[in-house]
Amino acid sequence: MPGRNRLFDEEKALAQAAEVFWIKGYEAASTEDLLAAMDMNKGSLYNAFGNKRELFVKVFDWFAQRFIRNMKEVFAKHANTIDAIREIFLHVAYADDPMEHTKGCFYVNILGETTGMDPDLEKVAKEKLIEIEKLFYKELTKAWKAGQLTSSIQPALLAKHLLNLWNGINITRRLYGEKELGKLVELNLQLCFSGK
Amino acid sequence: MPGRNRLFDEEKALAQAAEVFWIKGYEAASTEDLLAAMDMNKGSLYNAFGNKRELFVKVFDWFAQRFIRNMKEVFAKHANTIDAIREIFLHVAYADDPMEHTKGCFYVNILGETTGMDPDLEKVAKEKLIEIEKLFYKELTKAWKAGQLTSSIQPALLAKHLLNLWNGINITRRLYGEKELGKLVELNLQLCFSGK
DNA sequence: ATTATTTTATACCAATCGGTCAAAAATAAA
DNA sequence: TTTATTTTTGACCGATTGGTATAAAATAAT
Repeated sequence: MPGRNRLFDEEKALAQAAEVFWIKGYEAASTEDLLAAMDMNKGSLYNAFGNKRELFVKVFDWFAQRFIRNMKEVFAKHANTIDAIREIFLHVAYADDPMEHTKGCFYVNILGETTGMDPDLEKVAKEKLIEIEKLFYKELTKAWKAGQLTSSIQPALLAKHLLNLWNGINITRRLYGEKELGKLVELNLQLCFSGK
Repeated sequence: MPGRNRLFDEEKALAQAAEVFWIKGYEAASTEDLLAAMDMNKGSLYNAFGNKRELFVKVFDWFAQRFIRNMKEVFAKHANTIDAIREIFLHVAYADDPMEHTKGCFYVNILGETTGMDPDLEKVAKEKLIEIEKLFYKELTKAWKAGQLTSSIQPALLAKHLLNLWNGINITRRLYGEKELGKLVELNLQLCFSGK
């Protein structure tokens, strides 16, 4: 019954495609760009993934799955929720690779590109960002109940504030150096978590 | 010597083009889109503005001139600097037209689109945003010297924080309703200006 | 009215876009 | 080994992209 085996590794292909979409955006990423990065031919790509849009959604979901898993691991690693939040934001300020400052947040980029132009992709990007807020909310509530939260701000509002900080810092990282970004993060942490 | 008079009004043409670039972005705004919005023919546009890129730069500079002038007027209007800052950010939260939430900040949009892809336009967008920071800094310093600033944060850092808030809220406005955006703004003002 | 100059209008251009198609190559069940 | 099925490959497609060319229309100085 079955035919020829696939020459490409789906996981690697998705990772390479994610890189292209992340840097160039959805529309600006041409099929040629994707083909080159994924090391595939046009026919193979369309046979395996349908079309550019379906590929993007698959790539975006794959990326989001890894992203949220990594974020959860940071929370799991720290006994103190505030320490986890600090690590998450300082990791934006002081990136592993300077290119990450150029790339920004994949979610934010796609939301910016598609809002008002492509309702379906806009909705997908929104959902991913709200997922971050929900994770913040869950962890903040946990810390609140444990009496661990040194903040007078309600968890629901604080979670939104942190997502807003996430959005902001992922734009601002294209303007300032790492030291200045670090100061902005520390300021926000101090303002949120030092008072009572 | 001179020939035919222009049928179009340059100011109006720039305003219409700005609207297209603002909503669609630089690359996604096609010449056909621009032509339709500006109510011109292709030959006229290229004769008057050179090419798409030159048009964009002219549009962007024209927009920035109006933008910074409006912002300065808000500061001039208020005796208290914090009141001016409140008006500026609440005007983002509660927009005159709901479409403004979709459009976001023209500067932020272009910075996001061009970073790492189009160094020249990236630089232009960066400069416009830094101009906002500089205006915040100037006004905060003025308020500081007047003993008017109820904040323990240094003006230089506070100005960066406000630009970061600007960047963030102009993304976040695509996620939340006006009431929630208003709460985020008030929280930030309280955190920045209520303590000592 | 002629003339030099400018703008307008539209047909046209090569390049690139996302996507299709058919043939060749590879595979495992029969 | 034959056969049914799948993947790979690259030529090809119409549509759209930013930009150009040319001629008509309009203008003010001569």
